Amino acid sequence: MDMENKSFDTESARAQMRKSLLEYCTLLVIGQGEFYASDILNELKANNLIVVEGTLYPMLSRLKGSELLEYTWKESKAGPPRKYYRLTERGKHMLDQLKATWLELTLSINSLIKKYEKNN
Amino acid sequence: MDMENKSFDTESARAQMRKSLLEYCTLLVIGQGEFYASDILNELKANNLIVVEGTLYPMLSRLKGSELLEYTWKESKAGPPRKYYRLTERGKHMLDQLKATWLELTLSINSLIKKYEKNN
DNA sequence: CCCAGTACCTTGCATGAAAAGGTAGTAGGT
DNA sequence: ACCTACTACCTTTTCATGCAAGGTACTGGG
Repeated sequence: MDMENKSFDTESARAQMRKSLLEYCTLLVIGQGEFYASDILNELKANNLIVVEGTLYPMLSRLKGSELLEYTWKESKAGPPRKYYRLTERGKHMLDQLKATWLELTLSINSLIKKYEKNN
Repeated sequence: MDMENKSFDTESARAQMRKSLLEYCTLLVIGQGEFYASDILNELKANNLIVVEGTLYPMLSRLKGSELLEYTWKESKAGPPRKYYRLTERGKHMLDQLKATWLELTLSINSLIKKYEKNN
């Protein structure tokens, strides 16, 4: 293609918009029960959130290090054992906080969108 | 305080959630007309989006470099001249794209929130 | 003629997303 | 017994970017 060849192209902008919400979404997914990395990856992708292994594993380690997640090793029927993650109490608390922030953020941005549309 | 002394504390998580939406919000603000840096800073702060000069100036340069913004120098009554920014056609197009992405993202996350609440 | 106020910008650091590469367990074929 | 394919976990390296701090320059008032 000939357009969108600048550094700030549509796709990278779309991707970037989703970036910092990844931690929140990961906690939301895990909050539904017990999941291992591939499950989480699939759930996020099913929700149009692009993630790759190289992003997810360090993130899970970070969240575990902050005591928001814990895991249990479980045998697999086909392949190596898996780490099944779930939320800690601390993680549930954080999720509540993040939800509140998300709602505020949604209000702010929707209000900006309305203002913008009035002027166009 | 005694709690929240881990690396992943509530405030930094809240701040981080807002981070990657800054470019979008900046475009939304400028889309309303012509603004210079302090205007933009105030508008964003009024909408609960924390920004500082050291973030905004490089971002404006980046957006201008990607031809999403353009500016005009205007005299000020009290102080040095100001750069008044406005959207280019390309910028308006990008804003439409970002709005679509934002709406999709909102749907995805709200659906995840509902799923989470069913399980808790 | 200095100083306070405003406006623009740069430098340096820390964080974190992503690509690529690495280790190891299991299963199935020969 | 060995090789290959598949799956799962993790690390290393690179790059982008948010932010604190510091720097330059124009204006007007005392």
